[in-house]
Amino acid sequence: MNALNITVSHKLYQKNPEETDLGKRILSKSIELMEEIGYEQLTFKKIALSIESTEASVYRYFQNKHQLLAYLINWYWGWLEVKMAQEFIALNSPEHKVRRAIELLVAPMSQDDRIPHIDEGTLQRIVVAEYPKIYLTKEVDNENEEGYFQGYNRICDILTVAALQINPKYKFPHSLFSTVISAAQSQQFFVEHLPRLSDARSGRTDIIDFLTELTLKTISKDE
Amino acid sequence: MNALNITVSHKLYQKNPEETDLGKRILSKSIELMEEIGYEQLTFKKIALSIESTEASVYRYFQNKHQLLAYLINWYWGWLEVKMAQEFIALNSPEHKVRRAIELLVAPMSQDDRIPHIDEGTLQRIVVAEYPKIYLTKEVDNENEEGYFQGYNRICDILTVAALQINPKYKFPHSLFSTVISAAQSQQFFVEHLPRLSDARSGRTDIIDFLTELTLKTISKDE
DNA sequence: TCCATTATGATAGTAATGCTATTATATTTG
DNA sequence: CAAATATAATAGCATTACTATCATAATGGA
Repeated sequence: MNALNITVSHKLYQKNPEETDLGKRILSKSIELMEEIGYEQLTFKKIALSIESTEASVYRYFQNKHQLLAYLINWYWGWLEVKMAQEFIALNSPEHKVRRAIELLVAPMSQDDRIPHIDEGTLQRIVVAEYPKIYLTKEVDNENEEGYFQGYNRICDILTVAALQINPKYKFPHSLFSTVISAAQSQQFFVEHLPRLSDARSGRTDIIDFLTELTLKTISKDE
Repeated sequence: MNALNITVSHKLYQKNPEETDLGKRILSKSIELMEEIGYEQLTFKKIALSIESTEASVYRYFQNKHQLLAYLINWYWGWLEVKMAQEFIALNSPEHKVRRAIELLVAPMSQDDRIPHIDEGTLQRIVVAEYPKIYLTKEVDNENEEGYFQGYNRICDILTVAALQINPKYKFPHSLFSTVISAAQSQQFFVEHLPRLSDARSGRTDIIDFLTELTLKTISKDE
């Protein structure tokens, strides 16, 4: 039961929140608050109030709300990457890896007690509800150079490798997995809020079935 | 060369902008400005200044920036629906309809001179860059009831019908097309800004090929 | 132990944002 | 011509998104 540390690029914070008690409280409360009131309504003042600190202190950790969101989302992808790596050890065929990866993307995340200041389940709901907001901005090109989207890129690359093992001639693996990953998020959102955009109903197995079938059929070799 | 009117639900405006000169100028300049500076940076004050009107006047047409964005995006989907309807008349097989629909989703839109106050090409770029922002909010459930997302829903339904003609047993047509439509947008964005998330390169034919193949393979019958 | 650094708190201030309200003045229309 | 409607002009206000300054507490190394 060793310690575990998800490393997030230092461009994604002003001062590393994992290194101090206040930093961890900021993370913990931000996750809780953001899920509750949403990204738009969240302010550093509200975070500060709820942890009984001050706005200025929160600004010492993150330049702004946008950077905080980017940090949290990258933490999530980092976490998912660790989980995938762990699970892939036991899996031999690339098809099994792809199947399991899709399950991990969609299934609810369980709490890891080694990291008490991050509620992984709540964080996952934040990713579902807010993910595209980190790249749909006018600063996307600069932020891409700073590594704001590394987490997503890396997951996409890992799955691309598996896809090419299944079918080395498949032409669009990056496109496919960026599509599948974002569909994994958006289908969860649609089931709950815009059900006409989804055929999945309660539970997440429908989404998993949909995405797995789509992925495997798409990369399958033409006979 | 008859007149043409895209109807947008009256819940999406305070006062119909299509009915007055000022309203049309607001639409026209909003599109231009939003593409230039992005949704986040856009304010009603800036719109007002650039059309030499006042903030209060803009507020008479739209409750807020969010409603304006929802209006524009629904206008776009309405427009796309009209185009699809026109083109589908000449197409007989559902497969051709699906193929053509994907092309329409991705190909650059040309200007229609019957509607001089809307620049369809620019509007399409706004949809690519801003679309998820209209539903990724805490108000999504209320706004869904008000019809904020009708445009998307309808396109999705139209394609669902075609898919079920190809394979009546396919289980996830709504999920598939909400995925494909949003991938059509996000792949355009990725090619330009986050190229590691896409295999498509210059031009849009790669994206069209990727989506067409994905769609047709996914709905194909298992042999 | 003491000095220096670092982390936090307390407080203030400022420009911009996102509205709302009021009044005046055109313009249209019945 | 009166009444309604559309717009402009202006003001104001609470909140947001920061930035700055100073005081104080805690920590850690010489």
